[in-house]
Order: sequence, then C-alpha cells, then structure tokens
Amino acid sequence: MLQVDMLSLPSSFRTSWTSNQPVKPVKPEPRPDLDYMLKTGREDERDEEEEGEEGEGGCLRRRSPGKKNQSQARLDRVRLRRIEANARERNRMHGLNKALDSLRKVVPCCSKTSKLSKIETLRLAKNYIWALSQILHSGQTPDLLSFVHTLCKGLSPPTSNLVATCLQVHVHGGDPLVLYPANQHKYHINLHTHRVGKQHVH
DNA sequence: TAGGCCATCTGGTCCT
DNA sequence: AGGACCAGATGGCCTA
Repeated sequence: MLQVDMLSLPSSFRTSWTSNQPVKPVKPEPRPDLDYMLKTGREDERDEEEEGEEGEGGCLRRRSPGKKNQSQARLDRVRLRRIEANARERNRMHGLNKALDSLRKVVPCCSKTSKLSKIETLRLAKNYIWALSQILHSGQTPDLLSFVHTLCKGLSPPTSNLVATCLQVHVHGGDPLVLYPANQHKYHINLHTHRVGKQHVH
C-alpha cells in the first residue's frame, strides 16, 4: 500500500463554472412532428401527390389502386422501421449511460447531491487511469497534491472541488482558495483495487 | 437570459 | 435488408 501525504491544491481551482447539479432525466416528450408524420405520412407526399406517373411521351399514367396500396404498405414499413430504429437508439444510449454510471462509481469523485457530467466523468477517468499507471510504473508514492493535481487536469473547478472533497481535502472558503487537511487522515492507494482510501491517524 | 447539459429524433454510413 | 454506430439538430431543464 502506498502512503500519500496530505497537501493542498493550488488556487487555480477557483469556481466560476457551471454547476454540477444532478441532472433529472428528461421525460420522453411527445413529438408533434413525429405524430404528424405517423398520422399523415409526410414522406408519402412525394409518392402519393402524383396520382399518375409520367409515361413515355410525357403523358400521365393512372396508378392502379393496387399499386397505391403497395406504396402505402411500403411507407408503413418505412415508418415502422424508423420507430424501431428510434427505440434501438434509445436503448443504445441508455446502455451507454449505464456504462457511464458504472464509471462514475469507480472514479474518485463521490457526491450525494450532484452528479458528474458525462464529459467530466470521462476526463476524470482518463486522469485517474493515468495517475494510477504512473504510480505503478514508478513505484513511487506520490504526495496527495500531485495526485489530486493529476486527477483534476482539465476538469472544471467544481469537479476539481468535488474530487478534493472526495479525497477529504476540504476547501476553505475565501479568496484565494485554500485547501487544508480536514482531519487526521492518511491516504493510501490500494494497489490491488487501485482505489484511494483513507486511514485514521492516531 | 445565456450557457451547459441532457434525451431524443433523424439521416447517413458501414457492416453482416 | 436490417442493425449498429455516429453526428447534427432540436428542445427542455437548470443555474448563475
């Protein structure tokens, strides 16, 4: 287990960024355009507005009722495929979001009131992997400052503060930003689980 | 009110 | 032909 000493973050992690408030799932809303398309078959117009087709010599040929039914069936099929494709796409995105939620659980940033955005989750995960690989590669114990620094590279100040909070580096209010050890804890990185943990110092 | 983030729809492209 | 993947467009929600 590598011991990490408590240090503070630089004042560059000032907040004036968008908040990390939890994002409520957006209810699937009715799509008037889609309804319209489903009811009227917007795409039909191209096919059906021509009651007749142009034959040789420019004269109009009447389309037989059977052909019209065929066309309608084809359009119904197209619409159905579109609806099914939308459902698949929704499921695909839900799967992606589920994977992102799993990722949120293993990156060192936990908050009950807010949720990391997708982009911040990916950035933090990348930094976390990088930080851990550096530790494994060098076998050196990093101090918490450089560790948190690496984790927060490219992250927004609010997310950086969340990470700092998660690692029990408490943020002191006021300007400039001062981070200080909040309690008597030592931090360790479990080389088996690659997770950062804390240990009370007696 | 602007900006960030999100879910969803959609059409295009690639692959099987 | 049909599914997966992708990126652009759109509109809603929320916060500073």
